[in-house]
Amino acid sequence: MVRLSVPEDQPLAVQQWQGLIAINYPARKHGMNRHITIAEAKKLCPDLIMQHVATWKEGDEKWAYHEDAFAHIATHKVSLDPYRRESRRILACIKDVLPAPPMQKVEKAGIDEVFLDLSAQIHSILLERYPELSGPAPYDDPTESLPRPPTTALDWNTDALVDLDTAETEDDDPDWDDIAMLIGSEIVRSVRAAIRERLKYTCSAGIAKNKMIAKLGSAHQKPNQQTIVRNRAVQQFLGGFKFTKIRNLGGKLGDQVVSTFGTDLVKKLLEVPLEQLKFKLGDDTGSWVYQIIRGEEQSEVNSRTQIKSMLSAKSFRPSINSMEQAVRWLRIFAADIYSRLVEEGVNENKRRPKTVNLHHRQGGQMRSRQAPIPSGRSIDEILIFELAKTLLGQVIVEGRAWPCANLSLSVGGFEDGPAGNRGIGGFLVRGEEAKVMKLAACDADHRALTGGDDRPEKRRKVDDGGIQKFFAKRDGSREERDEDFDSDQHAHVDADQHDDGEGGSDAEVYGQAGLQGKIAWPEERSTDAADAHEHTQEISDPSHPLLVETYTCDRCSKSMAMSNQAEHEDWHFAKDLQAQERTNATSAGARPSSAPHGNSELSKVGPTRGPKRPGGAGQTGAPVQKRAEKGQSKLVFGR
DNA sequence: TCAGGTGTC
DNA sequence: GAGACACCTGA
Repeated sequence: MVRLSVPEDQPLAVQQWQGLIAINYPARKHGMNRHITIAEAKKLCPDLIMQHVATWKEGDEKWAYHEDAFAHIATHKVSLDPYRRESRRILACIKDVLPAPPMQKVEKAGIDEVFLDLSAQIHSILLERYPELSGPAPYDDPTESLPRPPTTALDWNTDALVDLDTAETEDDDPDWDDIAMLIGSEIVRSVRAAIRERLKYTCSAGIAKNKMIAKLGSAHQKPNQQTIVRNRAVQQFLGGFKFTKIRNLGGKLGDQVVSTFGTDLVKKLLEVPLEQLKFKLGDDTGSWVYQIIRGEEQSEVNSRTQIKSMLSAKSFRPSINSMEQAVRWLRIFAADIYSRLVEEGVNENKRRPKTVNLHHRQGGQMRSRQAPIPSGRSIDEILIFELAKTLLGQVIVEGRAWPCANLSLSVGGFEDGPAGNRGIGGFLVRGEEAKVMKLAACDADHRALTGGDDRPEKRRKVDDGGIQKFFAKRDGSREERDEDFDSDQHAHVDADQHDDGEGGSDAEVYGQAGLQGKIAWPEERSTDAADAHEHTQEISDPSHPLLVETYTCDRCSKSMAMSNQAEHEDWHFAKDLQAQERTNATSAGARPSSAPHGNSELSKVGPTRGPKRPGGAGQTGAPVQKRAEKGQSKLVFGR
């Protein structure tokens, strides 16, 4: 809708071959969902615009919106690039609105979804607004209760507020958890407003104490709305769901639970004792299910916005039957992946994949082969293509290769380029690296201009059968003492473009508004030195410099734990990129493909992983990762 | 690391 | 269903 500038009330759907992959809200009003054919859709709504997704045509240098793409399923391949690009712009916008890392925690949860951990930001706003929380504690006793919140009525603005649990009433005065959620919702509203104003997209959000509830909340009221699930409302909210709607219970595990206990309702499953769950599902999975349906979940918002693998795939209808046909598709895959690698910055040595993977399906049989990408030489489309051909050869010699119903090529194991090796190193090294990067960029540009690789060992073959060298355009506790302040502020933002039945086209922000840990008087920190140390990596408060090796950003002079350096620099990178996009938009001048952006590597120096769960039955690994891993952002009130 | 699989969007 | 992703496990 944004791309085509269609009116907001115009029914529109995105078509992919004979199916519809996204349906906007005006179209949903006509009773459409994703599972209907395009003929049925047109019948339901003659006014419907059905826009086919962009496709790559064999031999073309770039994907495009082809008039009659749906008629060319045999020769075209879908390109989701436009959506990836918009996804990046939206992510950059969100990062722009939020304070700099390490305060900022954003997890890309899908092409149109993010989780935000707003704990740190909410914490600092709380201290600003309620200086009485800064302590010291009465009588110097950190176990003393916090003061009651001064406010008696909170203004929830236009947010959808989930009803409170039965034991609670709206007449009860708000507690600190409520206030944390309120602040979270203010932040989320500003994020959504920025996305709307700058990029024209609506989205919906959920604000709650953890990712699971925030995500459920984000889908609760759509489009273009946000839902707050206060801690006091969690039981009430969750009780009304089928547990198969809960993340990780939508698949086989969920089915297993349904058939084991004969219900798909949270309410019913709540009656099953822990021991029963553990007995029937295994200790780990059983405990996980027990916790999750009670609204308990501690998975972290993983500060991750970069992709880890890249895949180009095609299902063949009808199947293909020869090496020659398959190779033609490998060319397209290689071109697709290479162009995306260029956008990822391979030519600037920013990030680089380590492996190539080929998947092949024949009948019900899936097979795959992978190979390392030779290090130390630059990656180009030919290299990817040649590796892919080798892998295909390996699959074929095993026999039973035809008829082939599906083929996919992917690259993965992304590694940071030289600029990513940011350990103890200072800025001097970076200066050198900057030079190297610049040289690499020049080299890439030179190659682009001269139309080929000028190193003898990598000379382009004379005629490669249609692949053109190209460079893609760069485009809490209540007042009770010592109680857990169990309100990690998480937000989930989701594009208003979901199609799971009721959902419409609007993205989602899962706003986890959570302060996991305790709300307590500042002195508590010193009474728990060992614990504090354990969490030093998480502490964003610069008042803890002695506990951890610090890094001071040379661009904004902000100090932080060394472990947060990489992420912080990424944030600057995102800012730069955005600024550059703005200037690109205003001055229409063409630009070389490799404008320097300064440093930006994502070396994962995140919190140390918790202990791995011991072996266990090969259950869907899902709950494993969900299991509480210590190292949560423990926020201690104070200073 | 490799091959296979699950879950989700 | 199709095209992506992330993450897990056993060998």
